[in-house]
Formats: sequence, structure tokens, C-alpha cells
Amino acid sequence: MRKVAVIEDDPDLSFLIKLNLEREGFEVKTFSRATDFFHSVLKDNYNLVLVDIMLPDFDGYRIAKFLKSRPDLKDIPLIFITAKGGEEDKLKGFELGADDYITKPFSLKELIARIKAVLRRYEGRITSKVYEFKELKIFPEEKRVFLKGEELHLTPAEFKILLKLVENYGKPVSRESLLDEIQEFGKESTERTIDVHIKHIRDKLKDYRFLIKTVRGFGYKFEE
Amino acid sequence: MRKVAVIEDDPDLSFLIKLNLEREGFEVKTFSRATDFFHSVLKDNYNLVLVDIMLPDFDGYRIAKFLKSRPDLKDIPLIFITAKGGEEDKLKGFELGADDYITKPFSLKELIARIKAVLRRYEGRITSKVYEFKELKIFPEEKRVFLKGEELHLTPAEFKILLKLVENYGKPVSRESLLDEIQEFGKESTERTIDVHIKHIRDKLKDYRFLIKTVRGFGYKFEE
DNA sequence: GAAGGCTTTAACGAAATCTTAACAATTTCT
DNA sequence: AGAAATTGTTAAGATTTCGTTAAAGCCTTC
Repeated sequence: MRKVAVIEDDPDLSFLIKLNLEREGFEVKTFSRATDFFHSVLKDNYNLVLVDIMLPDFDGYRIAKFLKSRPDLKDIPLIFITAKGGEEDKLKGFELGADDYITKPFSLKELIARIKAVLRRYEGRITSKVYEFKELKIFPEEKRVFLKGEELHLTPAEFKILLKLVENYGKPVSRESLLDEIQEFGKESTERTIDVHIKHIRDKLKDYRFLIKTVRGFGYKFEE
Repeated sequence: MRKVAVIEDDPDLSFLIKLNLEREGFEVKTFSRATDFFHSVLKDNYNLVLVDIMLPDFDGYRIAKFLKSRPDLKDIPLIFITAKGGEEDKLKGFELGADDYITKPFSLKELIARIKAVLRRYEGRITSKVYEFKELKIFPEEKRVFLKGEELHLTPAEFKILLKLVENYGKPVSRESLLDEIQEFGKESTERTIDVHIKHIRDKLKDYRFLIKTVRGFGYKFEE
């Protein structure tokens, strides 16, 4: 789950942001003072930091400077919140490495849209991982699978299932979790659906079908 | 390796130049007629063009005019070779954008020195990035696209989408990300908007429409 | 304020994909 | 071994997604 740190001294606004982000599936920690955040950021792994420029102890720019000065933290996406709307402030923010900038008052909808957009942008930067098992290669970023040099055509659901299994190499994955991967939250399909997808994947893996092992009474696992 | 095109109708001189430039580590293509060169210059990426003013079909000035009239070719350094030594010719050459001018007879040593000097001058400049796929060229800085030497007119949204796809060559880009590129936050358009833009881009790419592949359930990708 | 270019929306058909359900095969349990 | 539970297989129907078209909405420009 993606974690967001919110540094905002207005408790009402802070609460509202937390509420809405959690509704979107984020894990949220709020801080009313920068110093508290400093302690947390070193041990918790945030995927994004949302910081108000005006804070009682530090100003937001110093938070940005701090984050950007540390090699282990400088790649955390950063969004500023501010009451000021001047171009100059905006520029200063971007110079300090902010990824986006949102001025009060703003709609929560907009805030969430911006957060998601920033995260999307960052996800592209992740160095593309490659999974390789004998003659099977999986490129998650490219959503492609190769078997003996030939590309396999997997449907979206098939690809998601295979990837989930591979990511949990050796560990059994329940049908339930696999279902979560392939469908919208709230839907509830039969778990037999998974079986059918698994069959299709196995068929496409041909003589490597054995890589997907069934874990009776639970689900499936990927293992050589 | 740096590529030089030599347009010179005297086969002996042409051969001599080729020989000496290759000894210096250049890749050299020679043309005895301008028309042959015109075909080549559109697909090969020359770092420098060396052209004799007097040619059987076209004169060198027209070659210069042609090159300088095309945004995708106008930055290729150009050196004239000529038998005439008049100041007038020299001026005309420089007016047309020649970077240097050398009069017959000249020593190969001198020619090479001048070529290197011109390239040095050019390399100091920031070479703006160019994307090139077969007969498709994209100039992000200038926001222009050329297909088989013809400029394509893309609308702003179309250009942004194409560029985003090209920047993520081989990687699927989600409709959401593409929407981020073309519109302000807060707006939430339907993702079908992207489909329509994609159709328009594909139509304009004509027989290269296949470069944009759809990634079912996700978005699109650019790939040869 | 009309015109034209650009973007967005809506709607439909076609194709790809997903799900279901029924039956067969296999494993586990008693 | 036989019953029960679980998984494999199959095929058909339901659903989703995409391409395409046309038209509406929105700017800018004249």
C-alpha cells in the first residue's frame, strides 16, 4: 500500500485530507509540526510527502531542502500546499524540487488527482525489473512475457495473475488475493474464475506449465 | 561514428576525399549527382555535408537552399568546394548558410582541418534531441514531426500524446498518464478522449500507424 | 458574431476478454 | 473402496474494451 505523509498544522484540513486519501486506499500519517515529521521520515518509507508551506516551527521550504539534501530521501515525490498563489512562490517551490504545487483553497478531488498524477509519473522511473526462469522471461514494465524467445500473448487478467504469482515466488497465493488483482474493488466473482485463468496461462506456458503449482485448498504458487 | 556526405562529380577528387576522410575515422558517402544525395539525406543522419558548387544536375547553392529550408536538416554543417575563388561566390555561399568554403585546388590536409574545425564548432552547441524511427522524425524542441520528409501537422494534444509514447518507447502508457499530458488537473474527461486522439495520430502516420500499438485494458505503446 | 480549428462527448458495432456453469478428473478423508 | 471435496476442462453467454463516426462544445481569430 502506498504511504503518504501529510504535514499540515490546520487540524481540520489535515483530518479532511487524511480521510479522503484513505478512502482512495492510501495509508496516511499526519504531522502538525515539521520536527515530528523529521523523525518519522527516516524510519517510515513514504511514497509521497504533502507539505504545507506555512508551519509553526519550520517552513515548508526547509522541509524540501532537508529531503532533497539526503540521497536516501531525495527521490520521494513532494507536493506543496500553500495559501499564497504567487508565481514567485511557485517557482521557489519547483526550484526546491517540488513535483507539484497546490494552492488553497482546493478541492480534495483535485488534490487526489494531483497526487495520483505525481505517483504515476514516478512509477515510470522505477528501473525495469526482469524476472527470468529458464526460458521464461517476464518484463513487468512492458507487460510482456517471452517463452523461448517467442512473445506470449497474455490477456490483462492472465498477465496480472502470472505477475502476482511470480512476485510471490515460492509462496502460495490465495485465490482471493488473485481475484483482487484482476478486478475492481467491490466485485465478487466465483473463485473458479481463477482456475480458468490459470488453465489458460498454463496452456500458454506449454512445457513450462509446471511452473505454476496448485496449492490444494488454498490457491497457486509459482516455483521452479 | 561521424558521417559525412560528399557531393562531387569529379570521381578522382571524390575518391581522394573519401579515402582521406575515412583514414581520419569518418564514415563517408559520396554522390556524383545532387538528386542521389537528396534521397539519402532524408534517411541517413549526416553530421556534415561537403558539396561542390558545380554539379551536373543541380548547383551547390540549390542543395544549400534545400537543406536550410528544412527544419530537420537545416542544422547539418555545410562546406562548399569550388573552383572559383571570387569573393562574390564566397559571399553567396555564406549567405546560404555555408559554414565554410574551400577553393580548388586545396590540400586534403587543409580540407580535413576545416571539416574538423566546423564539427568542433557544432559540437559545442547543445544538440537538441531527435527521435527517429524509420522514416519518422520527431523534434521535441520544435514540436514538429516529419514523415518521409513531409511535415505532419499534429494538433497540440496529438503531439503531446505522441511524444509521451515515444519517450516511453516500448513501455505501455496508461490512458490516465496520457490524459495528464494533455489537460489540467481537476478535469476528468472520459478516457475515450485518448482513443480519439490516437485514431487521429494513427491516421496521420498513414502506413506507419502500426507504430502505435494498443495495450488492451491499459493504454497504448510506441514500438517498431 | 461567425468561422474555423481543436478537443471532448456520445453512441454503436465488433472484437477481445471474462465469467459462469456443468461435467470430468483428481485428491483427500473416512 | 467409496464418498466428499477440490481442481481441471470445456464451451457458451455476458461483459468489457476498443475503433470509429459524427456531432457538440470551446476557444481563438478575423
